Amino acid sequence: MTTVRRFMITALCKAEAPLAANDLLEQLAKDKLHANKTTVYRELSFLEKQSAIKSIDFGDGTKRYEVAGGHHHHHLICTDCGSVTDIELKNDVEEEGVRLGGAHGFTVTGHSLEFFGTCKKCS
Amino acid sequence: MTTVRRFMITALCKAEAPLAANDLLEQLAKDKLHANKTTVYRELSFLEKQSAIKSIDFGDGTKRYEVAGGHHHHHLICTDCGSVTDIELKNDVEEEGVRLGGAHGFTVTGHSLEFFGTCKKCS
DNA sequence: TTCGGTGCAAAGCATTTGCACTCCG
DNA sequence: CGGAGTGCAAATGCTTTGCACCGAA
Repeated sequence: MTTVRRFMITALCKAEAPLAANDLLEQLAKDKLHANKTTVYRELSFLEKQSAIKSIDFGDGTKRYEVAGGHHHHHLICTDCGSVTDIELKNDVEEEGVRLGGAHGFTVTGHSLEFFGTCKKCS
Repeated sequence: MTTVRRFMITALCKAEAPLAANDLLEQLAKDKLHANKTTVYRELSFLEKQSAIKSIDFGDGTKRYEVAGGHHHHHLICTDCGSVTDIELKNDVEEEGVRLGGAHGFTVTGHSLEFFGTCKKCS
């Protein structure tokens, strides 16, 4: 457990929304830890491989990350201001995917589900 | 309606899986239409703005497109070979998003839902 | 002539890679 | 020593932009 790694995990834990590599870089800089972007990218892929974090795609060409292990949830993403709100669905989406996939001989190992729209402030 | 636009729409209609800009370029080339990639990108964003097509994100940093207007469906994406299978969920995911979003003052206008896993051939 | 569609080259941005250095067991 | 962690610069890949041209209304 190196300094950069510890700070990155801390930042990801404290974050209210998933963080991009750049967000992390800035966050670390605020904590007086001027890491290199290469290091951040490498740590991110390392941590993802360890399943310590998971990546989320908002469809804007930038990967974001949040700590794994919390309750499985999804996001309300404001297409105006980019704010993110966590929500928890009652329906087990993955369960239905597994079932439908099975009918095609497909083994579902994960899914991504994000909602887009306009948040309270922006509407 | 220009030649490139018509060919692009045709290609997207015939495609079994969502196409990336590059796929379209190659497809057009097969049809002896050597368009410029800039043109393809511009057409794609134009068509998306007109809601003739919609973009889908497989989380690999490349946007893919399919014709809009068909039944609303989702995808089984093989993380091994990249093959794509369409599936239709019984649960109305968007409906639940709209309801949950509403509780936060959030207006849901769309969602993305993709399943990842291993297809029949690759497993 | 005007404007949409087009092509080409260059820029932009997120991410990855090559290589060298350092630190520590 | 030897390997993990790091930094820097350059490369990569997808996408966008700037600018010029061309052809139809």
